[in-house]
Amino acid sequence: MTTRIQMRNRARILDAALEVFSQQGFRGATLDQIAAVAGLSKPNILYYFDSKEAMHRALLDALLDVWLAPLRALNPQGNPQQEIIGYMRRKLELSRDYPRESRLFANEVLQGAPRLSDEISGGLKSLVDDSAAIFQRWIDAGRLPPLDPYHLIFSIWALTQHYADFGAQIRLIRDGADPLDGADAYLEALFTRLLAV
Amino acid sequence: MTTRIQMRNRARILDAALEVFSQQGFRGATLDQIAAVAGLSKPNILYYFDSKEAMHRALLDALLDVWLAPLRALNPQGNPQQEIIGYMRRKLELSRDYPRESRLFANEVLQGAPRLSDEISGGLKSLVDDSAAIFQRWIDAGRLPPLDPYHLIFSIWALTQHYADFGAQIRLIRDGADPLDGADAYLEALFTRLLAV
DNA sequence: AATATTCTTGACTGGTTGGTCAGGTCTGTT
DNA sequence: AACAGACCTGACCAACCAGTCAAGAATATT
Repeated sequence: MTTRIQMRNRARILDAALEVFSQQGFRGATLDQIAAVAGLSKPNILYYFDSKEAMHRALLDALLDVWLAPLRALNPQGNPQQEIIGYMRRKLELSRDYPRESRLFANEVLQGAPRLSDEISGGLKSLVDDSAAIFQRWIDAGRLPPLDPYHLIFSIWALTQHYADFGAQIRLIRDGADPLDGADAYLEALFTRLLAV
Repeated sequence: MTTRIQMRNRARILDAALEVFSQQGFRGATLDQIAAVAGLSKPNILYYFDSKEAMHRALLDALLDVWLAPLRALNPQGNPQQEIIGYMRRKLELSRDYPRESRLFANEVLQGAPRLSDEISGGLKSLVDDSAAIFQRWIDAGRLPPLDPYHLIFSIWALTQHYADFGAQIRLIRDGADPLDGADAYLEALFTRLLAV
């Protein structure tokens, strides 16, 4: 049985853990920090999660679903330009709405993806392979310029996630403004030019 | 006086520290790890650097010069397309030749750039402002399409650094191949299309 | 060869970390 | 009200952490 208190506290803990892990990385984060942010005692957060590792695991599992959703929504029957720009927009929305998740993922990959290698070389890889095949068919049909499909996907990731992962840098350069100011319009212009046949 | 032994050991320590910091972040790295990678004892590496902090500081200081060099080389009198693509190429070379430095920087910015905010809002910002002004003049002269100069710079950073910072992910998706395989050609095609008037 | 200097280390310290545990408190049910 | 189960905590522990130190080993200078 899951009680109301369990629901509330588990959510609080995961939110606090996300806050701390995404900023400090796994090794850099401490249970004391997480407990403080969650407003609970350290033994109490360990009552809800077996270990620091378990909290991290729970966050990564929840993250992957959200992360892969935009790529899944790609429609092979649609218009190539609209589909790819739509994908880019959905990824950019993730950077806007879930910057902490983006940084958690970035932290993990920066460290060599030790806890994500199975998921990446499994589910993510096959999803990327499928999408690359769709792009290739569009290219073969002359509906897209002859751009390497894998690099095209990587460039969408790079351009959109950059606004979340390097937001601190952009904010410092742009006098504290929201990093995503003007990003929509710029990226739309970029991909419109890039994908024109 | 700096002796030969000092030169050799300082270099060894900084190389080891770069290896560990770039993978684990500042808090996640330990002096024992750094000492082990350097092949020296922990008290010995502390004989050459006052503290863990000092090693990190030394790395960041050395990094910034290398990091800003490509942007400094921009020539306002040159051909816009060639200049920007040249800048992109130099940044991509940094990702190829100094991936650990790229990840060190990424780790730092991910954590909110606590030890780099002065350098970013100082030297880097003014360099970016100057470059953006050059781009804007090119745009006003009709020699570049009307793209936001700041976002243009950010997109160069995003696209090139991605290959170093997210290299682990790319390697997993591309069956262990060098992440930078084909990146040159792809990015050249991308920027050629993007910057055409 | 003798001396001064630089280099290196084992053993240590005070503080932090992830995690445990016994016992107390709160909450829902009868 | 009384009981069971869920919830919470102070005190604790062993492992790990950055950094110190005294003394020995290696090197350079005379």
